[in-house]
Amino acid sequence: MGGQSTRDQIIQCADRLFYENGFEHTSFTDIAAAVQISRGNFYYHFKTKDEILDAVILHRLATTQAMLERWEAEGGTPVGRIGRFIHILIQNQAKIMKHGCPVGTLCHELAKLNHAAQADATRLFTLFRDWLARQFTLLGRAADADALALHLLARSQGVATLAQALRDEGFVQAEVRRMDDWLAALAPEPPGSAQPQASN
Amino acid sequence: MGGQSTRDQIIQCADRLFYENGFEHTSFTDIAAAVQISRGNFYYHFKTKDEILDAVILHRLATTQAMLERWEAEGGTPVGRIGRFIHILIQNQAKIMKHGCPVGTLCHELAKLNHAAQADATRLFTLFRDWLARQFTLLGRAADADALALHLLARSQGVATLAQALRDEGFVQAEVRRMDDWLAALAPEPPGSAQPQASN
DNA sequence: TAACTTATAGGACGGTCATCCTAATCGTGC
DNA sequence: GCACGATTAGGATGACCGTCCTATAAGTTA
Repeated sequence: MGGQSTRDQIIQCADRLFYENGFEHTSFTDIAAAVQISRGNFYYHFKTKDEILDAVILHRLATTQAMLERWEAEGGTPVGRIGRFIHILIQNQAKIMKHGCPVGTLCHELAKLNHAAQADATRLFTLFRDWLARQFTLLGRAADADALALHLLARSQGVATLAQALRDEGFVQAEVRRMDDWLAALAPEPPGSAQPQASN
Repeated sequence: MGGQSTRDQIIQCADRLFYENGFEHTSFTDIAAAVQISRGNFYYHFKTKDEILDAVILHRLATTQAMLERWEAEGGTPVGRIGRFIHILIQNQAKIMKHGCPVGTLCHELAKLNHAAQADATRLFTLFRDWLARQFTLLGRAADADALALHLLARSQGVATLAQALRDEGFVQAEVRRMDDWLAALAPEPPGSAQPQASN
């Protein structure tokens, strides 16, 4: 228990610090202070900083997948589930305005660093992409489900980026409303059979 | 001439390296190697690294403003000009897929670093925001011109983010087409000259 | 030529970083 | 009490970083 707890604490704190201050800008000392263990103790749990990053990404992949599976297990309609994705922007508004989207900012940074973990971080996007595409398929949009998923992902990313830069609460809410409208126009009849009619 | 040239070279190389590798990850040694001057010589031109960043942002602000003014001076319709903004994504596609949007990624990084130049970098967004809002006003959408400007900015940012993460050329083109359609639906009949949307 | 400003080179400095090593402590079975 | 693996603490190391200092070179003016 003790060992796993320390390791988990490291991952958890590193996760938070990487999100808040960036991967490169977070030092071993920072994480050690957050976990309240000695700096040298890291080598026992993780041999390199990159190993911590890998563990953090793996942890994010697991929790994200668990969340999406929970959303599907809880039933509801595809429209309701997609709406739930859109409203992440509202639910995490404060954090997003401070630190941006956890996925987008990490991918950005790893791309600049040309880091090996880049591909793993991108898999976080793939998780949402596939899940959203599945929901759009259930809406009867099998033909362009993946395109719609990517479109919605991009919209969310854009809102997060500008929300962080402008720190404008009203903007986030306006854009979420716009996405809700877009989704509603896409599926006129939420439950039951859906006839695709509207475009964009 | 000579002195200004070195200073300009530093700004130009720093601009490129900050874009390609990030501000924090770019060292004095890197810039010195790119400009092919000695490391210690920097102190004569810039007292701190932050001064270089300020100069780079100022330089970007100037060139961006010049570009937007040129676009207005060259005439055409508001729709054509907004379309030109949208098609930056195509024109700079290769660079964007490699390094993301220069504005968005810089704002992201400075936000993580909690850097003082954050506000200045955000002014790059404001430049586009105000310019786009002016075009939408000319379209007869004065009431929601600013909201439309922010919406389009966000869409572009989202496309840039996902383009960099996924490296999918087709995705960028599909999203640009979607934005073109959105713009066309927004302004069915430009007053006076009927300007057909030239697709390329 | 001589004095002076401008520009450049190259190295020294203190600090921080990731990494690594070694000794001490803890928990548990014998 | 004792042994032994698991875990932790704390410091050493070498590299890199931003910054700063000083000496030299180039260009200009009188």
